[in-house]
Amino acid sequence: MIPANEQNPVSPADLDFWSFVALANRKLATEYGFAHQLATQVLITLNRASDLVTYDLEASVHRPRGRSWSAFRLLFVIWLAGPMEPSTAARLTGMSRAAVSNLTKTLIGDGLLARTAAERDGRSVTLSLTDAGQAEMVDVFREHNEREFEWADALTEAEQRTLISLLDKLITAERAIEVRGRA
Amino acid sequence: MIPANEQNPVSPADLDFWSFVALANRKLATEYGFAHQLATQVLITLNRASDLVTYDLEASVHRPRGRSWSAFRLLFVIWLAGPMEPSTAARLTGMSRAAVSNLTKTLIGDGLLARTAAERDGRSVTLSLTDAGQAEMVDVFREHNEREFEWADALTEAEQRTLISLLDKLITAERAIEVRGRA
DNA sequence: TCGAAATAGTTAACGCTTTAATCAGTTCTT
DNA sequence: AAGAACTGATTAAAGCGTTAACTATTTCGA
Repeated sequence: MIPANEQNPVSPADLDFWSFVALANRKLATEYGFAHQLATQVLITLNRASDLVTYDLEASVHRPRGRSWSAFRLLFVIWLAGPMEPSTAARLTGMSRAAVSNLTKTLIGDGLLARTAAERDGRSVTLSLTDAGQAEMVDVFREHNEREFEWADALTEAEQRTLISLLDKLITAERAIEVRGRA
Repeated sequence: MIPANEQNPVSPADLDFWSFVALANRKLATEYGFAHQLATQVLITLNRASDLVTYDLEASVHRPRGRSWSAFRLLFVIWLAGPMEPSTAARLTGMSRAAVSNLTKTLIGDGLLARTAAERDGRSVTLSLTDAGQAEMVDVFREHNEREFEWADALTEAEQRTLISLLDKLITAERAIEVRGRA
């Protein structure tokens, strides 16, 4: 078989994620002259890593219990931060307010959440966990946390802290551009 | 105003992402005795960072052109790796084959992709960029890459390389568990 | 204090993704 | 060479998320 090289590029069918990234890197630089390949590599890898982990956790822990990834995230913040208004939940989870509203409907139907009128503002409501919701979170998080550990354990504790601080720096930096977030 | 402390916890409405993570950390450890908080912190941060970046790029670069994030990813791999079968595109983008099939339909309708019968296998097809697709990618990637740079520029080049290698290590590690991926 | 503007939540319409089922073509086994 | 098992792509049905419009309430300013 003829070895792949510049003149005989490897067939796309033989590429995996990392060899594709390498190929993309080379072509973006040499054929098109784009300047910021390292940035591309950072964001592509970030995206891929997050997708892999999220899909795995959802598929192995939450779907089997009939729960979606988003439902888990919503219950998670209310579980730990306590009763709150939908807009706060949206901010802490990164969802839109509409998504919270829709999720809330099903979670109330499943008996995990309760919605009560807000104290000070007649427009608003307070979301809180029911006893069943509380119990479910304690139970499901045991499994969730074990699997999180399986993932994170690939890195040393020091590496994990480094990763967190680099991601922190990435998302909290002051920027010339205005970052677009959900309405 | 009474300062927040253990006895007078801050109201959820006042939490931002990082103070929530800190609070979650504390409660998971002290109230519930979960062992792997650092893992939780790594994965929560990874997820949040990826969501922020992806949403921003989609909202500022791709939606205004009438294109979705996924459509961009699909065109991107075909642009750089060349014509390929749908299953290869699914593997490289991390989408399901059904998602590729659906996206392909609209992108062909928009004149950016072409679908031709595969050479060797009568069941398969080959997806390739049209001239218009090629031109659009060169054009849109200019903008995309500039904005990627704005994000990544928060880190030094060394930090970016560290981040990539930590994420690489995270997703390519051998594990006891079997990681769940898309069908 | 009264009307306008702003804000909280929900609803509606639409698009995208997922899993499961289906169709078509290939490969393996005998 | 024929049938069974397999593989690739597509389609169907269902679920979920998004933006935009809408309703109700509150706040601000003349």
